Amino acid sequence: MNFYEQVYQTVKKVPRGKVATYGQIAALIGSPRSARMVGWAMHAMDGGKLEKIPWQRIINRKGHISTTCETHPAMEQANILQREKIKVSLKDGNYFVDLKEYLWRP
DNA sequence: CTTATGACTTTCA
DNA sequence: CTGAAAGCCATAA
Repeated sequence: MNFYEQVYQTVKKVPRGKVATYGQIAALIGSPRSARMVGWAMHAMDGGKLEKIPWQRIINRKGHISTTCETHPAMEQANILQREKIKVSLKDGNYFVDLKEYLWRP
């Protein structure tokens, strides 16, 4: 199983209505310093996986949606999160999630 | 093998 | 929590 697969498997463990940070996912697969790779894996994800993996629940440490993916912009991600009963706040053109309330704690 | 790069994190303030 | 600077790591070329 390559690095990406580990990331995907871990991301799929995030329960609905909760969010996780990149560092958290990285730590769960045994590489606490590979947070960037998690994001890289998301960006490199094939179209098919996008529908099977809850990538929208993965955000950065501040609870900020830092996606640069143009096909799935922050607006789209925020929409999905709100659909899962997760509060998303819009601040200065960027979306934020309340980590204190929605961060996944395994 | 060496560089470059990036959906990030930690540290200091 | 926010902002700026430095650091890590896997992948691609």
